[in-house]
This record gives sequence, structure tokens and C-alpha cells, in this order.
Amino acid sequence: MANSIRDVASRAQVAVGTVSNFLNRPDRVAEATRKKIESAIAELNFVPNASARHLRSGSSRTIGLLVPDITNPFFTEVARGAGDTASENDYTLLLCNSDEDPKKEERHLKVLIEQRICGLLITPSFEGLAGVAELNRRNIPTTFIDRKAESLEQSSVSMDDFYGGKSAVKYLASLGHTSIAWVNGPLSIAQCASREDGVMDSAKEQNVKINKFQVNQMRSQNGYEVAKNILESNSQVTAIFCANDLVALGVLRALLENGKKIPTDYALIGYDDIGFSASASIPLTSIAQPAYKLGALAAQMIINEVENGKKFKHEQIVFKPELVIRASTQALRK
Amino acid sequence: MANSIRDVASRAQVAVGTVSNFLNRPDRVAEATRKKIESAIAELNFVPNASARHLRSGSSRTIGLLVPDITNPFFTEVARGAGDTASENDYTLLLCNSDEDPKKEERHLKVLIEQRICGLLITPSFEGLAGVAELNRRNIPTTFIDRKAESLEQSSVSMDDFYGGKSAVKYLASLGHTSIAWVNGPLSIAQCASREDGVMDSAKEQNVKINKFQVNQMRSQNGYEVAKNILESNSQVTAIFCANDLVALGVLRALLENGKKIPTDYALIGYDDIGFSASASIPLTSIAQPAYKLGALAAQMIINEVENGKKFKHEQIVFKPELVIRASTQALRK
DNA sequence: CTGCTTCGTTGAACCGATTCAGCCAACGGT
DNA sequence: ACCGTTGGCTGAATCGGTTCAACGAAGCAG
Repeated sequence: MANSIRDVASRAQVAVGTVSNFLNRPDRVAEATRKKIESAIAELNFVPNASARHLRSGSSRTIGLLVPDITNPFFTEVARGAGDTASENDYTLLLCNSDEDPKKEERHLKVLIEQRICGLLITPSFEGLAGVAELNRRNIPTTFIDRKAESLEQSSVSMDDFYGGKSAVKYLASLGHTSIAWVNGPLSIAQCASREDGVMDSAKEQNVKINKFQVNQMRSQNGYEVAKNILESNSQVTAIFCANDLVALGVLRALLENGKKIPTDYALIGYDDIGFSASASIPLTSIAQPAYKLGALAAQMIINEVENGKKFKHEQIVFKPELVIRASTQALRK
Repeated sequence: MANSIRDVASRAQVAVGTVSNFLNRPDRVAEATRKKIESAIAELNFVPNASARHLRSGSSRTIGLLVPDITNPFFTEVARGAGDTASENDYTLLLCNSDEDPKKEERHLKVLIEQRICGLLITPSFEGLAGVAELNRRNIPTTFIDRKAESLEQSSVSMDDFYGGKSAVKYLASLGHTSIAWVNGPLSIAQCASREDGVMDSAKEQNVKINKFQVNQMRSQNGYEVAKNILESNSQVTAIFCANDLVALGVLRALLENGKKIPTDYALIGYDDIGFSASASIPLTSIAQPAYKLGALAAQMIINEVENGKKFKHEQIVFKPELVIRASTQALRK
């Protein structure tokens, strides 16, 4: 049942080395031999054993992808992009979800080391993971996704969060809004901190007032809860900008329940432009991040690094997010 | 850098077999020896090589999970459940997404065979996949998720779709609705067909009229488009039941845009109870499926099968879905 | 005809674990 | 004192590929 390369060799009347050549460098083997081996493989239903291959060759052709929350559509898109690119290049993607739990994250990293992955893609949710340091020590290339690498020795594919925060506020200001509620996640998350910097920077430039609110987790339920605070704050707020779409959707629901009209009573902007935002009851204006592209490019970069070794130049690629205007925002009517 | 069991053995002054025993059957090795090996491992930063282990032992401790659409929250929950259970039992989950594309599906199956997975979890989206037959020929245990196995030789963890369809209609009837729009996906999908059977069965029982509508794909956009047909059909319809939540959310958006009130003008029910349904602008009544549990149980079953071999009894487990009532439905006011 | 490449092929050594027959105390029963 | 058992340890063989030095045959230049 489980046929080996030796079975193929004896059936095709050639040496094992020739079968191996057929598998890996078909151009090296003569036409006639090729045919014999092909039919032997077909008759025996032979499929090479990846473990054996990896063991001897040293390189595993397996890329690890470690994300903090697989239920977030942003990351499933990243995973799709990385997976497709890996497949196209005959790599295997090992997708791990840490559920934002440092323990799970470390455990997954250990497994990935055991699997001898040739490269890692990661959106680190915590500073200084022991596992990541371990990867470095073992010279396993690591690329950050959605988080800029501090070191030039490391690649990353990330978004310009400062720009994203800035452009949302700028856009709202252009609509005439002068008092904006800014609902952010924990500042310990690098992305949140940068977006806030962008928000404040633009606010100063545009002479707009910012009311800060915060959620502990960036989930819909948290947005729903914080909306009450916004309503009760009794301020002049006419626009709300949320640090991600899930939170914005929660806010949206709370506002509608309280009889508010969107976008007339409040303009609302989210961040990420996940699929559900376009088909929300009030389609959401959002700061779009090309998640699929992020994943695909990161995978491509790590593959290049794996295949070109030392020659490879590390890059820190930063995309600019894009404002997508939908029904949840409109010009302020006085 | 890449240390082997032999390095550990020589550093700890023991034989390689002893180190192997330490790793796999710690009880077989004496206290003193254990300590020597432990410190040698720590000093060398040794992590065993999974490929070598799998090659020799024959069993890979890797489970494949092949889903048709990773962007569907239902499947991410399944994946989370399966992944957690796999981790807890020291198995590795290899998650593959076929994007409902038979070619990708076959390609992934080939990779999974190369990896010599010890078991496969799959939600087959097509009949008679060559790859699945291949798995059988190789005696790799396969468990269906969300799809009942026809053969008693195979395990499955699925949902009672007939019951789900039936209970939605029954519930609507109990609210006083007598004319219901039923928006289904392609009948070639087994789940859709069963739900429709349940719907029709209950309709007969409750003496309710069903207007059938259909979408080609079960995505939000398709629901949005079909809603127009419902509105134009000019029927007595007072309730709408959709074959999944994504479609229902699309319908919801279209109705609201047309000035309809939910649940007063129309009662609306979805299927799956994905997270977004609870925080939709009108929280959606839905037929809940325990996706996480499905994945977790399926993983547990395949692990049992892998570990107990022939002794293992195949089971076809069928869960009953559960009606979750939210704001999108209410009793009909005449 | 000789010497030199090139092309295609060969098969033994090797990757890093597990497995298992076999060995050596130490211990206990008679 | 002798034998059987048990617990702990040893190390060579093995899994299924890849790698590579070596080799024979064919082609070709001088």
C-alpha cells in the first residue's frame, strides 16, 4: 500500500537515484526512462513521503503562519492569501491560531520548530515572545505581518496605521465634522497606538476636537457597550471613528437601537473593511486594508528569503490603507 | 545549531535509545539518568525533529482538515474546535481551504497524502472526489463534518438539517405566519436539500404556504439580490427564512433599504447563528449550529480511530440544531 | 585511434529519529 | 549457591527519501 521509491525503481528497472532525479530534476532523465518511471509510479499509486524528503534534504517546504484570532475576517483573508501563494509555489502552509493567548502561542511555536518549518509568518500580539527569539537563534526566517519589524535584519509587510488614522479624521473634517468620538483598542497593541497618533495629528491640523473612548477587546460586543458612553457623554460629537469594523458594527447596532439615524445623526467609520461591513444594515465607511495581498506578499517574501538565503535583502514593506466611502457617512447638515 | 538525539546522548553519556525512551516513555528511565538527559537537552536547546520521528514510527500525528470556505465564520469555528482538540492531544492540525474549487481540493488532498496525515476531517463539497477515494485506498481514516456519511464504515459528525428546517417553519407558524418565503441555496448541496425537506414537511403539517426562492451561492450579496424578487413577488409573505445567515444578512440589508421594518413588516430567520448575526443591526433569529463542538468532536473521534485502530467503532453522530430567538422575529400582528 | 566532454545512470551513505533483541546488575526465592 | 525475574540501558538496523562520487557509453576534435 505504502510504496517507496525503491518499489518504483525496481518496477521501472532503474536505480533509486534515477527515480529521485525524475521527481526533482526531470530534465536530467532521458525520455525513455522517464516513461518507464511514469508508468511505474502510476501503477503503484506512488506518492512520495514528505517526511523522508524533508529529513534528508534538510529543508521542509513548510511555512508556518501564526495569527492571533482566526475568527477575525481580516486574518482569514491574510491566511487565504498566504495559503494560495504557498500552494502555487509548492509549499505547505501550517496555519496556527493563538486565540490571543501567549501560552497557546508559545506552544504553537514549539510545534512549528519540531516541524522544522523553513519560514514563519507571524502577527505578534505580544512583545518579546521567547519562541520568536528561539526561531531567530535557529536562523529560521521570520516575517511580520501587519506589524513593522524594528530590525532591518527582518522583513515585514505592514500597514501605515498613522496614515489610516489620519485620513479618516481628515475625511470627516472635510465633511464638516468638528467633534469626533475616537473609539480605540488597547494602546499596547502597536496598531492601535499608531492609529491614535494619526488621529491626533490630523485633529490638530484640521482643528477638530477628539473625544477618546476605549475598549479592552476589539470585538463587536465591546463596541456595543461603549456606545452608551458616547451617547451619555452629551458632547457635540457628530461623528464616530472606531479602531476596527467589529467594534464599529457593535456601535452601529447600539445607536440604531437608541433611535439614532446613521449617517444623519452620526457619521460612522470603521477600520479593516471586512466583508461584513459592506453588507451591514448601514453599509460602513471604512479604512480598507488589503488583507489578502498582505498575506500573499508576505508568503512570497519568505519564500524568496528561503530560496535565496544570504543573498536575500530584507524589506519592510508598508502599504497605505484606503478610505472606502459607503452609506454610514455624509456631510454634516447644520 | 540543529542538534540531534545523538548529540544529547553523548552529552548526557547515555545511549541514543535511552534518550528516545526518555522522550517517549519517561517511566522506563531511572531518575538519575532522566536528570542527566534533561539538562543535556536544555543545554543543547534540543527539539526533536518531527520528520525523522514520523518517518521511522510510521504515524505522523498530523490531522488534515479540509474546508470549502475559510471565510465563512461557521468553518473558522469548526477549525478552532478541531485545532484546540488536536493541540490538547499533541496532534498537529493541517488546515486547508479549497475555496469551493474542486481543483484546489484535489491538490490539497495530494499534499495531505504526501504529508502522510494519520486522519482527515473534511466537509466534502462535491460528490465522489478522487482524492477521498485515494485516502480510503490508503486506509487513512476519514471523518465527515457537517455531512452524514452514507457508509457505516466511516464516521461523521453532522447536523440534523431536516429538523432545523422543520423547526424554523414550525416556530414561524406558531407566531401566526402562514405565508413564508424560503430562500435556499443549490439543492446539490446536501445540507440545503435536507433543510428544504424539513421546511416542506413542516409546512404541510402546519398548513403554511411556502414561496421558494433560490440563490446560486450562499453569500450576503446573493441574499441582497434575491430580496428584490421577494418584494416584487407581491405575495402575502410575512416571514422570510434563509438557508444561512450570510444570505439572511443580505436580505436584511435590502429590506431596510426599501423602508421595510423588521420584524414588523417581515419576520426574518437565518441559519448557522454566526457571530455577526447577534450583532447585526437587527439581531437575527437563527438556527444555531454548534460549529466549535462539531470540529472538536470530529477531531476527538478521528484521534480515537487513529489510536485504537481496528477496535474503533465508526459512528455517525447527528446533532440537533437549536432555534435562537432574537429581534428579527415576532408574532404576526393582524 | 586517442583523449576529452557530456549525458544518463548507478548505488552506497546519509538525514534523525524509533525499535527491539540482547546485555548486565540486583534482587528474591528455594 | 543457584536460578529466574525484573529494571535499566545499549546500539545496530531501519524508515524512505536525497545526494554525490563514480562509471559507462556516446560524440567529437585532433
